[in-house]
Amino acid sequence: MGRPPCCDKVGVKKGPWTPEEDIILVSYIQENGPGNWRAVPINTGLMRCSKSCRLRWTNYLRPGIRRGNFTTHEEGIIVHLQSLLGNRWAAIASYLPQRTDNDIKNYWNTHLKKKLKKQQAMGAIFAPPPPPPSSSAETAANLPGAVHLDNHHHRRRAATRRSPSRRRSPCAARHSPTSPPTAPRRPTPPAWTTYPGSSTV
DNA sequence: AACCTAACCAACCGCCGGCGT
DNA sequence: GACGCCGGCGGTTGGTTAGGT
Repeated sequence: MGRPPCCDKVGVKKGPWTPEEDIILVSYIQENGPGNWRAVPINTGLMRCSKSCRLRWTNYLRPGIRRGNFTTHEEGIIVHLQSLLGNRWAAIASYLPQRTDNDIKNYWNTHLKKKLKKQQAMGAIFAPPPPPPSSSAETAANLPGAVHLDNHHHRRRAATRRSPSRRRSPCAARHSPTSPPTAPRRPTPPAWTTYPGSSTV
């Protein structure tokens, strides 16, 4: 429908977030709470689009997030839920409150997919998958932190695939030349992610 | 020591549904 | 009822790092 982009692409900064930006974002959300993302870049002066702010918050800055080192238990849950729900990462993430959908998605794509492939290749000789529950949906609902899988979140995206030729436009080079090239890949989550009142992880 | 390749992961993009007007 | 905006989701990219040769 020719909808305009979520944000004016001109003057919007892209690429990795700097610690300074993180601080600004976190302190704003501490004061105002998450939500109304549109207002965030306006009120904070961050040269980021609202989506970018939300993503940064939910995937990285949000308190209570655990990163890396998925336990075998978590792996099991993810594998099981993926078989039940498919690639509904947000739904899967709702069963693992300490993990983000992005993290789970990445972990699935980089680790679990291969692992399962390998296991399948080995046949059923070793360790068959965890004993199947009586009812898949039931099990999912019984998992800790389960969120009801109402249709609300069952988005129909099957027919929405982009054309396979989609390519990032040249101007969309993510890492702006001004970004510090030596920025650590996985900077330690800043101390400010621990909030008064929020249990430390 | 230098180069090459594979793996990892943060972040971007486009689309959809819900909600307000 | 129609339209437009916003938030959220899933797929994908590409820079960085680690491991191998």
